[in-house]
Amino acid sequence: MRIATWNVNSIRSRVDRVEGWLERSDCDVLAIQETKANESQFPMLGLNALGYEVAHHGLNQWNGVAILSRVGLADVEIGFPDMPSYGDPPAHEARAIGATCGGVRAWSLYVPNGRALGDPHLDYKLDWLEHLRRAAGGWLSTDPSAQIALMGDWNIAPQDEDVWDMAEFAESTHVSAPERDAFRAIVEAGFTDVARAHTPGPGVYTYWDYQQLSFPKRHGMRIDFVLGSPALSSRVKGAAIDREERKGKGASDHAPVIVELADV
DNA sequence: ATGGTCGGTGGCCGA
Repeated sequence: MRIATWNVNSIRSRVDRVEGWLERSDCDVLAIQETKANESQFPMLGLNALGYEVAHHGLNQWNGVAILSRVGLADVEIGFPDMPSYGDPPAHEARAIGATCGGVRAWSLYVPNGRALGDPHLDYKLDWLEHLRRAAGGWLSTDPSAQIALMGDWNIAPQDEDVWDMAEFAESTHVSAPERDAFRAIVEAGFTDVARAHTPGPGVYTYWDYQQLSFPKRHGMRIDFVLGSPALSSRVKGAAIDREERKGKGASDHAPVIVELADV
């Protein structure tokens, strides 16, 4: 079984790329983020024709998360318990969707960006992550053998080698101590970054800004992760970051992260 | 040559 996560940066502008990638990559479950579509705008039919069921949560042009699965898709859940909101009215809230696919509890997560040190959006990001930790820790306490994959764009670079130049990030989000602490707390709750051992750095990234020729200059960040529960992590046979998908016209600014699971 | 992008939207903002 093969599962993956990909921030597609608009499903409507990227649907040909996503369908082409699914046809090539033999992926059973794909968590996507930043669909930038509401429910009626989501291009469902082509994905269904490829054999994928889709669960999507999108409100407007901001954010939006979905799970595509060809191994069943049941018990869809929008958000996690006590997921905090931000803004009045909250305009950016389509950030988490969960479903059970082929025995795996798959989550597609779009962690708040945080915007800048000192910005209230960073407080919201940290609060959101704390609530995610509580929820995910609770799921493991309830069922320590649960196969859970927390997949998505975490908007955190947990290690110095996860950005091309730490000096460039001295006054930036994504690398700050509170953000890294929040990520580590979820790891300490029992979840493992399962792709890292199979895609060792430095210089291994999942995101490259569209600006300033970041991709050809290899100015990237590793911010997309699959965090596996113990039972899921023990099934991991391999992982890859599909850097090729970042190339060429019409690419998302993120690359897919793929994790290969042993049969049970 | 010291700048160079996308997306969705609506006449800029977010990443």
